[in-house]
Amino acid sequence: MPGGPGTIPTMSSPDEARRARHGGSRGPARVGSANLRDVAARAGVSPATASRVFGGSRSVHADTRAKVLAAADELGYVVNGLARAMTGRGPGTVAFVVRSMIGPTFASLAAGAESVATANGHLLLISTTEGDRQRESDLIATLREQRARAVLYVGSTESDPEFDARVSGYAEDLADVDASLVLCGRPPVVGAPAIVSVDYDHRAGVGAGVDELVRLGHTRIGYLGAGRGMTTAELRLDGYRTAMTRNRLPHAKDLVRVAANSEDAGEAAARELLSMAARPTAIVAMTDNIAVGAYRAARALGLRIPDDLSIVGFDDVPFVADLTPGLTTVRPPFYEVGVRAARIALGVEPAENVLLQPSFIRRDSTAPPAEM
Amino acid sequence: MPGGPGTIPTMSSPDEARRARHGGSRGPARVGSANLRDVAARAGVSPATASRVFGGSRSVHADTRAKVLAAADELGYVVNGLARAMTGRGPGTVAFVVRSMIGPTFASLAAGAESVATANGHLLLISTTEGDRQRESDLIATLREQRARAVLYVGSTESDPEFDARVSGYAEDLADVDASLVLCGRPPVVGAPAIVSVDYDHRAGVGAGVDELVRLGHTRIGYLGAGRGMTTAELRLDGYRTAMTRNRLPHAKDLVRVAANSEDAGEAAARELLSMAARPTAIVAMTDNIAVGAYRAARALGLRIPDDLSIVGFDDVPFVADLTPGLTTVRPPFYEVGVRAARIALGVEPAENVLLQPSFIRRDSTAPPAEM
DNA sequence: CTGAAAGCGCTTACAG
DNA sequence: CTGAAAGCGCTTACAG
Repeated sequence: MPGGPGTIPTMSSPDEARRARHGGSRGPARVGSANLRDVAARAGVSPATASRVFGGSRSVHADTRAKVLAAADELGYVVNGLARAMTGRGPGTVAFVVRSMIGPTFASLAAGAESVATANGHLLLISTTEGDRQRESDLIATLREQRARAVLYVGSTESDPEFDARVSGYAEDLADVDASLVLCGRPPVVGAPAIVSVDYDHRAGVGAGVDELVRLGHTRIGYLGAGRGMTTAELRLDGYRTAMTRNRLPHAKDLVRVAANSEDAGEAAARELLSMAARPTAIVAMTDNIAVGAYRAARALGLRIPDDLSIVGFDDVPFVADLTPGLTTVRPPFYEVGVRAARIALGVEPAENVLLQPSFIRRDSTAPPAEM
Repeated sequence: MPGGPGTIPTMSSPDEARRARHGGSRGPARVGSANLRDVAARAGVSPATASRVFGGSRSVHADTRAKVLAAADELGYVVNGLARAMTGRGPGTVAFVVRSMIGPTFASLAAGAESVATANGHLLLISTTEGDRQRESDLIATLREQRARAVLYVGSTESDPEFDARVSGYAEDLADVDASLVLCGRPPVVGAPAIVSVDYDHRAGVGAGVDELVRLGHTRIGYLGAGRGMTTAELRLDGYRTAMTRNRLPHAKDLVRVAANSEDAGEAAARELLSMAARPTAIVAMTDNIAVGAYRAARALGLRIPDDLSIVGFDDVPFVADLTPGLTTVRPPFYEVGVRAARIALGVEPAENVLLQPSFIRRDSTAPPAEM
């Protein structure tokens, strides 16, 4: 059997000649560069038949199949998924577009999305935008060209008409190439109800925190969080306001302090809030980051948690359970958001908006106010 | 201008007829389904010329270019990156293969890798193996077929000959299709020195912790961590042993307790360690997770940190700075590991093993022993 | 600067 | 079950 395994390849075989043409003079012919035609030739069958053994639906005679497989093995053949994809076969990709990978949201959400992508034979592409519009639109363009099957647009985003128009444009562009766009971790876009959103209930999460504090007897409850501009910030602040109103509690402007999502910003804002004449006895923070900032401020001001000050966070980031005291917070169903979003994007599940409920995690940073 | 923008498409145009052939009867012809030939036809040029305006290197007359661009715009043309990739152009992908996305390592490493992938015009693919061999090898096979340019094999892995053989096989298989494999966050594979590893110095990291404790006056220093089987566990344990020996300190077997990487396991192991007759005055933990378990055990046993017990962690996960007391720990350069690995995988940087140094983060969980 | 032709590697009706 | 042919959509020498 000329050219079989173990024999030294010679230039006399057509396969080798072909490979030499491609590979130039970099030593022995590369194994992986054989194509379907090479395999077919070596097995003595047509490319069509060879193709059928690697993925064709119709049946191939067992002997033929064996010959082809043997030839493929000898040649180190690896089917070219790129070529295959051109005819609509092969794994498609689902893309995960996110502002940044750092943060509590990302890993769980991505893990959820990946699990369904994999289960459906797709690969997961992850790209960050860093909030850069140009980069974002370049990315969408690339994803269109690569014929991604679905794109998950993840996380809090700007809450303004410009954004809505932009994302609507993405959805249309993507639809042109039969790709779907689903929002996850942010609410539906006003004016583009056709774009599905898989989100969790930010408002209800914050509301649960307020309700718990009210139940404990607090009446002066402050809020720390970012202001307008991003969906998450607005929804959570709105959750606070709505809950305060529902509980017939005052929420004067000075009870709400703006803090970006970081420990330092949280600490600074908490210091202000706690320096008020009639300081609040409890704080609801937009995020655990900010809540931890509030812990620092309380410590700096000699306030004990929860005796002098109750604090509620949001996100249930790892380790906040081990703070002293353990942080009472709200846990969003990140993994589940990723799962549902991917399922919808892939058409496994009907394309309807989903609003998942977070869980309220009661720990030791909340207690009745000292005055009681 | 027949068929121009704004006019209703009719079946009389060849483009439309063609599209109807494809799209069947689902309403108006889809915009994105035009191909290069359609664009060329509409612009009155050859496909070759049209191709040149979208990516060809050679110059095209401005007027011609404008005509082609206009036609493309009218037809909603989106170049097919899959077809383009077949001829070697278009963005390649770099794949990130990891056991799980959950954990401190993942996000930063991925972010680092993504930044260089993007900078080099590549897309980042992320897949988890969940430690499943079958899934892992299926994944490598898929990546070969998709002609990934590089794969980053991330994180701690089994430290046995079977693994080494397996990963060597992957490297060879990948090399067949001109893809590189680089290990990151784990040491080189014995017996396969050609596979590049980008890692950080686990041993030195743990050693720094031990040295600090010795400097503070501790002599009975315990260690909590997983045992044999995974590279990270072995390296960190070895770092402890080496440092103890270097400092001429005893490290009898009972000072080393096995704990899986979780808070619960850490707590259980710490309880054992602290129940010894001559209990250690300090603990070095393989990870922050385990260190936090030790915090719990200390609290449960009424031991004050750092007065009665010093603790050093590893990983510098978010929020351990805000524990009470703040955790002294070791910070690995995760982002940098991702960056360097991707650079090497993409050939931007020479293919040599890299061993980055972690930083020692001194906080408040370490102090001289009470006995002093 | 532009076009005709061949090619990239695979798949899929259409005939046998 | 198998093959010849046409096709997927793009690119690239090779000529002009």
